[in-house]
Amino acid sequence: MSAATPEFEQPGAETPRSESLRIGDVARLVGTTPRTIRYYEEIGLLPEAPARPSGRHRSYSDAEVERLREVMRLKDLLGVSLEELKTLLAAEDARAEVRAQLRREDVDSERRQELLGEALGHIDRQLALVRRRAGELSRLEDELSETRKRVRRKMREHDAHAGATFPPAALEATGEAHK
Amino acid sequence: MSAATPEFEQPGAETPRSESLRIGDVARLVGTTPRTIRYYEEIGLLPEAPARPSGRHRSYSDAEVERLREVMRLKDLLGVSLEELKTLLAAEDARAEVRAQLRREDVDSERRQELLGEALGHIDRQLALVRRRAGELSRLEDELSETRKRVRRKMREHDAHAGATFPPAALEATGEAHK
DNA sequence: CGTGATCCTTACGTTCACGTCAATTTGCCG
DNA sequence: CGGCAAATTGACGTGAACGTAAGGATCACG
Repeated sequence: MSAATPEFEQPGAETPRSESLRIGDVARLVGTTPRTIRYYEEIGLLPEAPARPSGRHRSYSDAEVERLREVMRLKDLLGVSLEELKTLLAAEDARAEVRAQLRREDVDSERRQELLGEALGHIDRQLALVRRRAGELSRLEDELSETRKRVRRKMREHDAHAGATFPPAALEATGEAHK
Repeated sequence: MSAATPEFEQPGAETPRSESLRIGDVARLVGTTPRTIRYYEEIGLLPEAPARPSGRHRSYSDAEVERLREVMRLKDLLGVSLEELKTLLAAEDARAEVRAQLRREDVDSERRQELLGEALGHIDRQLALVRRRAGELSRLEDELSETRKRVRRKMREHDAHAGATFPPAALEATGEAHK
């Protein structure tokens, strides 16, 4: 899900990337271990560092680091298995393919629209998934803050009864957060 | 997290509960298996069906079914290990304890306020966790729908170029959802 | 060009969260 | 009270997602 990457960007903007990171560096950068990265490659979650002379060290670009970050983010946000994640990323890659095809202008109108339609389908499937979870979590959040309000009310009622009137005690987590 | 259960409810409302469900029924009700329920009990996630003559069948009340539902909901929404979940539920139980203590009016003012304070702390910790995840998911959602908009724009531009002008194609997933 | 740090592959080990099987018991119903 | 479905404990099995150790090869640097 390259939601963070510039989808369908115009060509021309080549950011200067440090093309040679080693697996250990990458691991540190994204907060994991080399083993995990190799494992992801092994099961096909990450591409096989193409054309690497067997036995040589793997080399990663910044873009690949970013990709890995996204993969891990999706993994723990969506809580899916690596297998499911693989299919999600396949959709992702299909969209990448669309981008590539579209940049090479030699696609006819019909094909072009077809590709865009596919991309849209992939996005919608992922959106549905994300929204479902986001909604559920949001409900949970509401319920919790509702509970919190009740507890605080109880406390205030008590204070009132005791006669001591304090200021509202610097309410740390009262209303909405993250917005 | 009994966010769905009536926290600090007034006593008096005794809903008529069917007090004797067997493990298989419970499993079906919450969409899991007997084995899982026993496992949860085994690791201390669920109470040990107190005072059950060793060897006899377990018996569950509706309340316990509800509890189990909540446990499983939290598990997959928060994506935590059962061990972490156990500590979260410990907080939960602490709050239950507070409720119990408070119903028995023999707690003095000081103790009462102390208990409420603890409950508030537990809730805040859980809220923080939930909000973090909810926020991250919400960001992901935004990014995805942003991407979606770009794709749809590309499609419309194409349509325009082709001269064919359709209605907006019943935009299924355009704006905000879950609210 | 040597050498220490890092990486390579292979392979077996581990933890979590259950699944499955077996040998009994228990519970309920006619 | 007989019989059958469902539950019980115990033990071993399993798949996912890595960890860890071994025996070399490679790389970056002085």
